[in-house]
Amino acid sequence: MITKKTKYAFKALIHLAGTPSGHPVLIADLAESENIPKKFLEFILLSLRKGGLLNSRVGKGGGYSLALPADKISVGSIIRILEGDFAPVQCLSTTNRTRCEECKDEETCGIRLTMADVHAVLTTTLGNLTLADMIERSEQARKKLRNVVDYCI
Amino acid sequence: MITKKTKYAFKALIHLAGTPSGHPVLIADLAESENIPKKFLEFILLSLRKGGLLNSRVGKGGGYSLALPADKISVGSIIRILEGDFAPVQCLSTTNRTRCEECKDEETCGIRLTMADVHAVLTTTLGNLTLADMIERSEQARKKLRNVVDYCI
DNA sequence: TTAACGTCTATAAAGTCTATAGACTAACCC
DNA sequence: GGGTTAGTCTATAGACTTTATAGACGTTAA
Repeated sequence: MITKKTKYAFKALIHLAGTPSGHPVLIADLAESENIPKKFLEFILLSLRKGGLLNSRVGKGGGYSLALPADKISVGSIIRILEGDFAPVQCLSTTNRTRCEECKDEETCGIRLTMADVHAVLTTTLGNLTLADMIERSEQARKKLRNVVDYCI
Repeated sequence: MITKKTKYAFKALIHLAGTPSGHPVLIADLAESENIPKKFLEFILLSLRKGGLLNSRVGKGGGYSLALPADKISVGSIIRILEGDFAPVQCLSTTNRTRCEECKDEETCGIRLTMADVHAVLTTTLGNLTLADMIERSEQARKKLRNVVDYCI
């Protein structure tokens, strides 16, 4: 289950993707329009910037904007920045890899060997989905709904 | 990331799968041989029993045993019993489905629409992997290691 | 009827997630 | 260069979840 922090990040990124580039968005504006606690959002945006997904400009006329086009920002990279990783078990993590404390033999651990499959599938799926997909799917759903409404009228 | 509770469950189930059927295993023995806090394990085994994966017998000569053959126990069902679900977002949960608090429009939510893919992939993967797979992979890894060792000698 | 064994409720300890406060630094504009 | 705008950073508090323990109770076999 992804955390609220990550969901806030998705919302913020989707919002930023929808604003013309070169027009940085203020934390305060983003917080208000997406209903995210401002101070919490500050921290989230900072993480995303450090992760290379956002650019920021300090001072008047400053704010945040995407560092990459939306179709180059994978859902996986967003999750990795905010949750650290999405490995099902610690010993499979690519970023924080450590032993699973109490796993006697990592090499023959059935849990690990099985979860490796899950991890691989997740990595592929989350790596292929992008911010642009998120936006596109949302728009298509909106369009579909509108058509249904039109049809009803 | 699966919790310790679920990992303990995997270990316990693997252990139970390795004992001849009709021979119930004591919580205390299981706790000791798998290095799991006994009282915590009690609760885990109880959950697994209520989830239909284990049989138990109370009283002298009692204990726990698998309620199904190992190849009929999916990894997904184990996780579902202990973690409630593996949906990436609340609104996609099959067991505890509720709105995502603050999601204005579920039907056009890009996060939900995208995560639905992830959920589907996870459901398939975790549904196809079984306790028997876990055991088999562990054994194969052990065999492989032994061969390498033999070869070295 | 007694010893073996699982069941259940309550609760404590530790860790993580969510949120907030406030001081600080950088950039812009006059 | 001084005021204003805006992001940066550190610390910390509250709520919730995970992990673990204690103890009383119910059930079964011999």
